[in-house]
Amino acid sequence: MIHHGATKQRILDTAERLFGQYGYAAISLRQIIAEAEVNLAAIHYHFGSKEDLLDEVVLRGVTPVNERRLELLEAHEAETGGRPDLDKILEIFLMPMADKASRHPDFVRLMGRLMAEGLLPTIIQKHFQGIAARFSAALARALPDLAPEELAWRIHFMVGAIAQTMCGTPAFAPILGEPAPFHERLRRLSAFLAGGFRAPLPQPEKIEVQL
Amino acid sequence: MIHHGATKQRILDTAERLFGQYGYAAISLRQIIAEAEVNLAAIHYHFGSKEDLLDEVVLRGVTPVNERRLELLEAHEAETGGRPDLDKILEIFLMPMADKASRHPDFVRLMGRLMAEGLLPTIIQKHFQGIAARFSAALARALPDLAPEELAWRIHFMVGAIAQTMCGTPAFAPILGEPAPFHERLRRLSAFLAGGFRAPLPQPEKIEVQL
DNA sequence: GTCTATACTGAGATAGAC
DNA sequence: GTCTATCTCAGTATAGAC
Repeated sequence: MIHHGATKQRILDTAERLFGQYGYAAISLRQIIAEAEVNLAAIHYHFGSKEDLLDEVVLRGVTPVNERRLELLEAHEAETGGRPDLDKILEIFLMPMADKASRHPDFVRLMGRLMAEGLLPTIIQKHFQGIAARFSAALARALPDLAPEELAWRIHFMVGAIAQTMCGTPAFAPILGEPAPFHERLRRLSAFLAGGFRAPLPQPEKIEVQL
Repeated sequence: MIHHGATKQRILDTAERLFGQYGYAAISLRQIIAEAEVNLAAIHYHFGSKEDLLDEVVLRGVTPVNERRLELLEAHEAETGGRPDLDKILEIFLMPMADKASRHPDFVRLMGRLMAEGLLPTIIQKHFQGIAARFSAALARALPDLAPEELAWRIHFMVGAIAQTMCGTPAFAPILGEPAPFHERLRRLSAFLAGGFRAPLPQPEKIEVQL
Protein backbone atom coordinates (compact mmCIF):
# COMPACT_ATOMS: atom_id res chain seq x y z
CA MET A 1 0.00 0.00 0.00
CA ILE A 2 3.07 2.24 -0.12
CA HIS A 3 1.66 4.27 -3.05
CA HIS A 4 2.22 1.92 -5.98
CA GLY A 5 -0.96 3.42 -7.36
CA ALA A 6 -2.77 0.80 -5.29
CA THR A 7 -5.05 3.51 -3.91
CA LYS A 8 -6.09 4.70 -7.35
CA GLN A 9 -6.76 1.13 -8.49
CA ARG A 10 -8.88 0.31 -5.47
CA ILE A 11 -10.91 3.47 -5.99
CA LEU A 12 -11.49 2.62 -9.65
CA ASP A 13 -12.47 -0.98 -8.90
CA THR A 14 -14.84 -0.06 -6.09
CA ALA A 15 -16.41 2.78 -8.05
CA GLU A 16 -17.02 0.52 -11.05
CA ARG A 17 -18.70 -2.06 -8.86
CA LEU A 18 -20.89 0.31 -6.87
CA PHE A 19 -21.83 2.57 -9.79
CA GLY A 20 -22.74 -0.49 -11.84
CA GLN A 21 -24.82 -2.10 -9.11
CA TYR A 22 -26.63 0.94 -7.76
CA GLY A 23 -26.17 3.74 -10.29
CA TYR A 24 -23.99 6.83 -10.40
CA ALA A 25 -26.34 9.17 -8.58
CA ALA A 26 -27.22 6.65 -5.89
CA ILE A 27 -23.61 6.12 -4.76
CA SER A 28 -21.81 8.75 -2.72
CA LEU A 29 -18.06 9.22 -2.67
CA ARG A 30 -18.20 8.39 1.02
CA GLN A 31 -19.63 4.95 0.27
CA ILE A 32 -16.81 4.34 -2.18
CA ILE A 33 -14.05 5.37 0.21
CA ALA A 34 -15.55 3.21 2.95
CA GLU A 35 -15.44 0.06 0.83
CA ALA A 36 -12.15 0.89 -0.83
CA GLU A 37 -10.66 1.83 2.55
CA VAL A 38 -9.14 5.08 1.34
CA ASN A 39 -9.50 8.71 2.34
CA LEU A 40 -12.14 10.98 0.88
CA ALA A 41 -9.64 13.52 -0.39
CA ALA A 42 -7.74 10.79 -2.23
CA ILE A 43 -10.53 10.68 -4.79
CA HIS A 44 -10.24 14.36 -5.47
CA TYR A 45 -6.47 14.11 -5.56
CA HIS A 46 -6.44 11.30 -8.14
CA PHE A 47 -9.48 12.18 -10.21
CA GLY A 48 -10.61 15.72 -9.46
CA SER A 49 -14.32 15.14 -9.02
CA LYS A 50 -16.99 12.48 -8.85
CA GLU A 51 -17.78 12.98 -12.52
CA ASP A 52 -14.13 12.69 -13.51
CA LEU A 53 -13.90 9.47 -11.53
CA LEU A 54 -16.80 8.10 -13.51
CA ASP A 55 -15.08 9.21 -16.68
CA GLU A 56 -11.97 7.22 -15.85
CA VAL A 57 -14.00 4.15 -14.95
CA VAL A 58 -15.68 4.35 -18.34
CA LEU A 59 -12.43 4.98 -20.19
CA ARG A 60 -10.67 2.04 -18.58
CA GLY A 61 -13.45 -0.38 -19.34
CA VAL A 62 -14.50 0.76 -22.77
CA THR A 63 -11.10 1.10 -24.40
CA PRO A 64 -10.40 -2.60 -24.97
CA VAL A 65 -14.01 -3.21 -26.03
CA ASN A 66 -13.91 -0.50 -28.66
CA GLU A 67 -10.50 -1.60 -29.90
CA ARG A 68 -11.85 -5.11 -30.39
CA ARG A 69 -14.89 -3.72 -32.19
CA LEU A 70 -12.78 -1.75 -34.65
CA GLU A 71 -10.51 -4.71 -35.22
CA LEU A 72 -13.43 -7.01 -36.05
CA LEU A 73 -15.17 -4.42 -38.20
CA GLU A 74 -12.08 -3.76 -40.27
CA ALA A 75 -11.53 -7.47 -40.75
CA HIS A 76 -15.12 -7.91 -41.91
CA GLU A 77 -14.93 -4.95 -44.28
CA ALA A 78 -11.73 -6.31 -45.77
CA GLU A 79 -13.40 -9.69 -46.29
CA THR A 80 -16.52 -8.33 -47.92
CA GLY A 81 -14.84 -5.61 -49.94
CA GLY A 82 -16.82 -2.54 -48.90
CA ARG A 83 -20.20 -4.24 -48.82
CA PRO A 84 -20.57 -5.32 -45.18
CA ASP A 85 -23.46 -7.41 -43.90
CA LEU A 86 -26.01 -5.87 -41.53
CA ASP A 87 -26.29 -8.86 -39.19
CA LYS A 88 -22.54 -9.14 -39.02
CA ILE A 89 -22.11 -5.45 -38.17
CA LEU A 90 -24.59 -5.74 -35.32
CA GLU A 91 -22.90 -8.88 -34.05
CA ILE A 92 -19.49 -7.21 -34.23
CA PHE A 93 -20.77 -4.23 -32.28
CA LEU A 94 -22.53 -6.23 -29.57
CA MET A 95 -20.36 -9.28 -28.96
CA PRO A 96 -17.25 -7.58 -27.56
CA MET A 97 -19.49 -6.01 -24.92
CA ALA A 98 -21.02 -9.40 -24.18
CA ASP A 99 -17.55 -10.86 -23.70
CA LYS A 100 -16.73 -7.98 -21.38
CA ALA A 101 -19.92 -8.68 -19.47
CA SER A 102 -18.87 -12.22 -18.66
CA ARG A 103 -15.81 -10.87 -16.86
CA HIS A 104 -17.06 -7.46 -15.67
CA PRO A 105 -20.85 -7.52 -15.39
CA ASP A 106 -20.95 -4.42 -13.22
CA PHE A 107 -19.12 -2.38 -15.80
CA VAL A 108 -21.58 -3.35 -18.52
CA ARG A 109 -24.54 -2.50 -16.34
CA LEU A 110 -22.95 0.87 -15.69
CA MET A 111 -22.56 1.47 -19.40
CA GLY A 112 -26.21 0.66 -19.93
CA ARG A 113 -27.23 3.06 -17.19
CA LEU A 114 -25.10 5.85 -18.58
CA MET A 115 -26.28 5.40 -22.15
CA ALA A 116 -29.82 5.57 -20.95
CA GLU A 117 -29.48 8.46 -18.51
CA GLY A 118 -29.50 11.68 -20.47
CA LEU A 119 -27.66 13.02 -17.46
CA LEU A 120 -24.15 12.16 -18.56
CA PRO A 121 -24.29 12.56 -22.32
CA THR A 122 -20.87 14.16 -22.50
CA ILE A 123 -19.05 11.29 -20.88
CA ILE A 124 -20.53 8.60 -23.05
CA GLN A 125 -20.36 10.58 -26.24
CA LYS A 126 -16.71 11.40 -25.74
CA HIS A 127 -15.74 7.75 -25.62
CA PHE A 128 -18.01 6.69 -28.44
CA GLN A 129 -17.97 9.29 -31.14
CA GLY A 130 -15.15 7.63 -33.02
CA ILE A 131 -16.75 4.21 -32.89
CA ALA A 132 -20.17 5.67 -33.68
CA ALA A 133 -18.97 7.34 -36.86
CA ARG A 134 -17.20 4.17 -37.94
CA PHE A 135 -20.20 1.90 -37.41
CA SER A 136 -22.63 4.44 -38.85
CA ALA A 137 -20.61 4.43 -42.06
CA ALA A 138 -20.61 0.64 -42.13
CA LEU A 139 -24.37 0.56 -41.60
CA ALA A 140 -24.85 3.07 -44.39
CA ARG A 141 -22.94 0.79 -46.77
CA ALA A 142 -24.86 -2.26 -45.60
CA LEU A 143 -28.16 -0.46 -46.19
CA PRO A 144 -27.55 1.61 -49.35
CA ASP A 145 -31.25 2.08 -50.03
CA LEU A 146 -31.97 3.73 -46.69
CA ALA A 147 -32.04 7.54 -46.64
CA PRO A 148 -29.30 8.98 -44.37
CA GLU A 149 -31.86 10.69 -42.19
CA GLU A 150 -33.87 7.52 -41.72
CA LEU A 151 -30.68 5.62 -40.95
CA ALA A 152 -29.72 8.20 -38.33
CA TRP A 153 -33.06 7.78 -36.61
CA ARG A 154 -32.82 4.01 -36.66
CA ILE A 155 -29.37 4.20 -35.11
CA HIS A 156 -30.91 6.38 -32.44
CA PHE A 157 -33.59 3.77 -31.76
CA MET A 158 -30.91 1.09 -31.66
CA VAL A 159 -28.96 2.95 -29.01
CA GLY A 160 -32.01 3.02 -26.79
CA ALA A 161 -32.65 -0.68 -27.18
CA ILE A 162 -29.01 -1.51 -26.49
CA ALA A 163 -28.93 0.66 -23.39
CA GLN A 164 -32.07 -0.95 -22.05
CA THR A 165 -30.63 -4.39 -22.66
CA MET A 166 -27.32 -3.65 -21.01
CA CYS A 167 -28.74 -2.40 -17.75
CA GLY A 168 -30.96 -5.41 -18.01
CA THR A 169 -33.91 -4.49 -15.83
CA PRO A 170 -36.89 -6.02 -17.60
CA ALA A 171 -39.34 -3.44 -16.34
CA PHE A 172 -42.21 -4.31 -18.63
CA ALA A 173 -41.46 -7.98 -19.07
CA PRO A 174 -42.34 -9.70 -15.81
CA ILE A 175 -42.54 -12.99 -17.69
CA LEU A 176 -38.77 -13.14 -17.83
CA GLY A 177 -37.42 -15.48 -15.22
CA GLU A 178 -33.74 -15.72 -14.33
CA PRO A 179 -31.31 -13.18 -15.73
CA ALA A 180 -30.43 -14.71 -19.09
CA PRO A 181 -26.78 -14.96 -20.04
CA PHE A 182 -25.54 -11.88 -21.81
CA HIS A 183 -24.67 -13.57 -25.06
CA GLU A 184 -28.19 -14.88 -25.43
CA ARG A 185 -29.70 -11.50 -24.69
CA LEU A 186 -27.55 -9.88 -27.32
CA ARG A 187 -28.37 -12.51 -29.94
CA ARG A 188 -32.03 -11.78 -29.40
CA LEU A 189 -31.36 -8.06 -29.53
CA SER A 190 -29.31 -8.45 -32.69
CA ALA A 191 -32.15 -10.18 -34.50
CA PHE A 192 -34.63 -7.53 -33.35
CA LEU A 193 -32.41 -4.68 -34.49
CA ALA A 194 -31.76 -6.27 -37.87
CA GLY A 195 -35.50 -6.49 -38.38
CA GLY A 196 -35.85 -2.85 -37.44
CA PHE A 197 -33.15 -1.69 -39.81
CA ARG A 198 -34.67 -3.69 -42.66
CA ALA A 199 -38.22 -2.51 -41.96
CA PRO A 200 -40.12 -0.82 -44.80
CA LEU A 201 -40.13 2.98 -44.65
CA PRO A 202 -42.76 4.66 -42.49
CA GLN A 203 -45.79 6.05 -44.26
CA PRO A 204 -45.73 9.80 -44.89
CA GLU A 205 -47.75 11.89 -42.45
CA LYS A 206 -51.42 11.12 -42.47
CA ILE A 207 -53.89 13.96 -42.91
CA GLU A 208 -56.40 12.79 -40.34
CA VAL A 209 -55.70 13.71 -36.74
CA GLN A 210 -58.03 11.11 -35.33
CA LEU A 211 -56.66 7.60 -35.02
CA MET B 1 -52.85 33.39 -4.28
CA ILE B 2 -55.31 32.99 -1.42
CA HIS B 3 -54.72 29.25 -1.34
CA HIS B 4 -57.05 27.93 -4.01
CA GLY B 5 -54.46 25.23 -4.39
CA ALA B 6 -52.58 27.72 -6.52
CA THR B 7 -49.39 26.90 -4.65
CA LYS B 8 -49.67 23.20 -5.32
CA GLN B 9 -50.38 23.82 -8.99
CA ARG B 10 -47.45 26.16 -9.42
CA ILE B 11 -45.14 23.63 -7.80
CA LEU B 12 -46.37 20.87 -10.09
CA ASP B 13 -46.08 22.99 -13.23
CA THR B 14 -42.62 24.26 -12.39
CA ALA B 15 -41.36 20.83 -11.38
CA GLU B 16 -42.65 19.29 -14.61
CA ARG B 17 -40.91 21.94 -16.66
CA LEU B 18 -37.57 21.86 -14.85
CA PHE B 19 -37.41 18.08 -14.41
CA GLY B 20 -38.24 17.64 -18.08
CA GLN B 21 -35.68 20.13 -19.30
CA TYR B 22 -32.77 19.30 -17.01
CA GLY B 23 -33.53 15.95 -15.41
CA TYR B 24 -34.76 14.92 -11.98
CA ALA B 25 -31.35 14.65 -10.33
CA ALA B 26 -30.08 17.91 -11.81
CA ILE B 27 -32.88 20.04 -10.35
CA SER B 28 -32.95 20.91 -6.66
CA LEU B 29 -36.09 21.70 -4.71
CA ARG B 30 -34.65 25.14 -4.09
CA GLN B 31 -34.55 25.83 -7.82
CA ILE B 32 -38.18 24.82 -8.08
CA ILE B 33 -39.37 27.02 -5.21
CA ALA B 34 -37.42 29.97 -6.61
CA GLU B 35 -39.17 29.82 -9.99
CA ALA B 36 -42.53 28.88 -8.55
CA GLU B 37 -42.19 31.61 -5.91
CA VAL B 38 -43.27 29.40 -3.05
CA ASN B 39 -41.72 28.34 0.23
CA LEU B 40 -39.46 25.31 0.52
CA ALA B 41 -41.56 23.62 3.15
CA ALA B 42 -44.66 23.95 0.98
CA ILE B 43 -43.29 21.15 -1.20
CA HIS B 44 -43.00 18.83 1.76
CA TYR B 45 -46.38 19.87 3.03
CA HIS B 46 -48.13 19.11 -0.26
CA PHE B 47 -46.06 16.17 -1.49
CA GLY B 48 -43.91 14.80 1.30
CA SER B 49 -40.60 14.48 -0.53
CA LYS B 50 -38.85 15.23 -3.80
CA GLU B 51 -39.56 11.73 -5.06
CA ASP B 52 -43.24 11.99 -4.17
CA LEU B 53 -43.39 15.30 -6.02
CA LEU B 54 -42.03 13.56 -9.10
CA ASP B 55 -44.59 10.83 -8.63
CA GLU B 56 -47.45 13.31 -8.69
CA VAL B 57 -46.04 15.04 -11.75
CA VAL B 58 -45.94 11.69 -13.53
CA LEU B 59 -49.40 10.68 -12.35
CA ARG B 60 -50.99 13.94 -13.46
CA GLY B 61 -49.47 13.77 -16.92
CA VAL B 62 -49.72 10.09 -17.66
CA THR B 63 -53.29 9.44 -16.57
CA PRO B 64 -55.06 10.99 -19.58
CA VAL B 65 -52.51 9.49 -21.98
CA ASN B 66 -53.03 5.98 -20.66
CA GLU B 67 -56.79 6.39 -20.61
CA ARG B 68 -56.69 7.38 -24.26
CA ARG B 69 -54.45 4.42 -25.05
CA LEU B 70 -56.80 1.94 -23.44
CA GLU B 71 -59.80 3.51 -25.16
CA LEU B 72 -58.16 3.23 -28.59
CA LEU B 73 -56.90 -0.29 -27.97
CA GLU B 74 -60.28 -1.54 -26.89
CA ALA B 75 -61.89 0.02 -29.93
CA HIS B 76 -59.36 -1.64 -32.21
CA GLU B 77 -59.77 -5.00 -30.55
CA ALA B 78 -63.52 -4.74 -30.89
CA GLU B 79 -63.15 -3.95 -34.61
CA THR B 80 -60.75 -6.76 -35.38
CA GLY B 81 -62.36 -9.37 -33.20
CA GLY B 82 -59.45 -10.50 -31.07
CA ARG B 83 -56.88 -10.48 -33.85
CA PRO B 84 -55.31 -7.01 -33.54
CA ASP B 85 -52.79 -5.65 -36.03
CA LEU B 86 -49.17 -5.08 -34.94
CA ASP B 87 -48.72 -1.73 -36.67
CA LYS B 88 -51.99 -0.49 -35.28
CA ILE B 89 -51.08 -1.53 -31.73
CA LEU B 90 -47.80 0.35 -31.94
CA GLU B 91 -49.54 3.40 -33.36
CA ILE B 92 -52.15 3.30 -30.62
CA PHE B 93 -49.48 3.09 -27.96
CA LEU B 94 -47.33 5.89 -29.35
CA MET B 95 -49.72 8.46 -30.76
CA PRO B 96 -51.42 9.57 -27.53
CA MET B 97 -47.97 10.41 -26.17
CA ALA B 98 -47.17 12.32 -29.36
CA ASP B 99 -50.36 14.33 -28.93
CA LYS B 100 -49.38 15.02 -25.35
CA ALA B 101 -45.95 16.15 -26.53
CA SER B 102 -47.42 18.83 -28.75
CA ARG B 103 -48.99 20.45 -25.69
CA HIS B 104 -46.55 19.41 -22.94
CA PRO B 105 -43.13 18.69 -24.47
CA ASP B 106 -41.35 18.92 -21.13
CA PHE B 107 -43.53 16.23 -19.64
CA VAL B 108 -42.78 13.83 -22.45
CA ARG B 109 -39.06 14.46 -22.18
CA LEU B 110 -39.35 13.74 -18.49
CA MET B 111 -41.09 10.46 -19.18
CA GLY B 112 -38.33 9.48 -21.57
CA ARG B 113 -35.69 10.29 -18.99
CA LEU B 114 -37.46 8.31 -16.30
CA MET B 115 -38.04 5.28 -18.49
CA ALA B 116 -34.39 5.27 -19.38
CA GLU B 117 -32.93 5.95 -15.94
CA GLY B 118 -32.94 2.73 -14.00
CA LEU B 119 -32.95 5.07 -11.02
CA LEU B 120 -36.68 5.49 -10.68
CA PRO B 121 -38.04 2.12 -11.77
CA THR B 122 -40.70 2.06 -9.09
CA ILE B 123 -42.36 5.28 -10.11
CA ILE B 124 -42.63 4.42 -13.78
CA GLN B 125 -43.61 0.83 -13.22
CA LYS B 126 -46.37 1.79 -10.85
CA HIS B 127 -48.09 3.94 -13.45
CA PHE B 128 -47.53 1.53 -16.31
CA GLN B 129 -48.06 -1.98 -15.13
CA GLY B 130 -51.73 -2.00 -16.04
CA ILE B 131 -51.12 -0.59 -19.51
CA ALA B 132 -48.10 -2.83 -20.01
CA ALA B 133 -50.06 -5.99 -19.30
CA ARG B 134 -52.86 -4.88 -21.59
CA PHE B 135 -50.58 -4.06 -24.53
CA SER B 136 -48.43 -7.14 -23.97
CA ALA B 137 -51.51 -9.29 -24.33
CA ALA B 138 -52.50 -7.47 -27.51
CA LEU B 139 -49.03 -7.92 -28.96
CA ALA B 140 -49.13 -11.62 -28.11
CA ARG B 141 -52.36 -11.97 -30.07
CA ALA B 142 -50.97 -9.97 -32.98
CA LEU B 143 -47.88 -12.19 -33.07
CA PRO B 144 -49.21 -15.68 -32.28
CA ASP B 145 -46.13 -17.44 -33.67
CA LEU B 146 -43.70 -15.66 -31.36
CA ALA B 147 -42.67 -17.54 -28.23
CA PRO B 148 -43.74 -15.69 -25.05
CA GLU B 149 -40.16 -15.39 -23.89
CA GLU B 150 -39.02 -13.91 -27.18
CA LEU B 151 -41.96 -11.53 -27.14
CA ALA B 152 -41.05 -10.38 -23.63
CA TRP B 153 -37.53 -9.59 -24.73
CA ARG B 154 -38.70 -7.71 -27.78
CA ILE B 155 -41.01 -5.63 -25.62
CA HIS B 156 -38.02 -4.91 -23.44
CA PHE B 157 -36.06 -3.71 -26.48
CA MET B 158 -39.02 -1.62 -27.54
CA VAL B 159 -39.15 0.16 -24.20
CA GLY B 160 -35.53 1.18 -24.60
CA ALA B 161 -36.08 2.53 -28.08
CA ILE B 162 -39.18 4.44 -27.00
CA ALA B 163 -37.42 5.95 -24.00
CA GLN B 164 -34.51 7.07 -26.14
CA THR B 165 -36.89 8.64 -28.63
CA MET B 166 -38.90 10.49 -26.01
CA CYS B 167 -35.98 12.21 -24.36
CA GLY B 168 -34.90 12.88 -27.90
CA THR B 169 -31.20 13.52 -27.57
CA PRO B 170 -29.74 12.04 -30.74
CA ALA B 171 -26.44 11.13 -29.14
CA PHE B 172 -25.12 8.96 -31.93
CA ALA B 173 -26.90 10.63 -34.80
CA PRO B 174 -25.22 13.98 -35.36
CA ILE B 175 -26.61 13.99 -38.88
CA LEU B 176 -30.00 14.92 -37.52
CA GLY B 177 -30.66 18.58 -37.93
CA GLU B 178 -33.53 20.40 -36.30
CA PRO B 179 -35.62 18.63 -33.67
CA ALA B 180 -38.18 16.79 -35.76
CA PRO B 181 -41.83 17.06 -34.80
CA PHE B 182 -42.86 14.37 -32.41
CA HIS B 183 -45.41 12.74 -34.67
CA GLU B 184 -42.81 12.21 -37.35
CA ARG B 185 -40.34 10.73 -34.91
CA LEU B 186 -42.91 8.30 -33.64
CA ARG B 187 -43.96 7.23 -37.11
CA ARG B 188 -40.36 6.37 -37.87
CA LEU B 189 -40.06 4.59 -34.55
CA SER B 190 -43.26 2.69 -35.18
CA ALA B 191 -41.96 1.32 -38.48
CA PHE B 192 -38.66 0.35 -36.88
CA LEU B 193 -40.34 -1.47 -34.03
CA ALA B 194 -42.73 -3.32 -36.31
CA GLY B 195 -39.71 -4.58 -38.25
CA GLY B 196 -38.10 -5.70 -35.03
CA PHE B 197 -41.17 -7.57 -33.82
CA ARG B 198 -41.51 -9.31 -37.17
CA ALA B 199 -37.84 -10.23 -37.41
CA PRO B 200 -36.93 -13.89 -37.86
CA LEU B 201 -35.92 -15.66 -34.67
CA PRO B 202 -32.30 -15.38 -33.57
CA GLN B 203 -30.04 -18.30 -34.33
CA PRO B 204 -29.42 -20.69 -31.41
CA GLU B 205 -26.12 -20.21 -29.61
CA LYS B 206 -23.10 -20.79 -31.77
CA ILE B 207 -20.41 -23.16 -30.57
CA GLU B 208 -17.43 -21.08 -31.62
CA VAL B 209 -16.31 -18.37 -29.22
CA GLN B 210 -14.32 -16.51 -31.80
CA LEU B 211 -16.27 -14.23 -34.06
C1' DG C 1 -55.65 23.57 6.60
C1' DT C 2 -51.79 26.45 4.48
C1' DC C 3 -47.77 28.29 4.60
C1' DT C 4 -43.18 30.35 6.77
C1' DA C 5 -38.79 30.37 9.25
C1' DT C 6 -35.21 27.85 10.74
C1' DA C 7 -32.36 24.05 11.91
C1' DC C 8 -30.41 19.29 10.96
C1' DT C 9 -27.83 15.72 8.36
C1' DG C 10 -25.17 14.25 4.62
C1' DA C 11 -23.47 15.33 -0.07
C1' DG C 12 -19.27 17.05 -3.12
C1' DA C 13 -15.45 20.07 -3.04
C1' DT C 14 -11.23 22.61 -1.28
C1' DA C 15 -7.07 24.26 1.56
C1' DG C 16 -3.37 23.30 3.91
C1' DA C 17 -0.60 20.45 7.36
C1' DC C 18 2.23 16.40 7.30
C1' DG D 1 0.73 11.32 -1.77
C1' DT D 2 -2.14 11.36 2.10
C1' DC D 3 -5.19 13.05 5.62
C1' DT D 4 -7.85 16.53 8.66
C1' DA D 5 -10.77 20.29 8.82
C1' DT D 6 -13.94 23.05 6.72
C1' DC D 7 -17.05 25.19 3.13
C1' DT D 8 -21.31 25.24 0.49
C1' DC D 9 -25.39 23.27 -0.90
C1' DA D 10 -28.52 19.42 -1.17
C1' DG D 11 -32.98 17.05 0.88
C1' DT D 12 -35.44 16.73 5.07
C1' DA D 13 -37.87 17.69 9.60
C1' DT D 14 -40.15 20.53 12.89
C1' DA D 15 -42.31 24.52 15.36
C1' DG D 16 -45.34 27.78 14.95
C1' DA D 17 -47.82 32.00 12.44
C1' DC D 18 -52.11 32.84 10.02
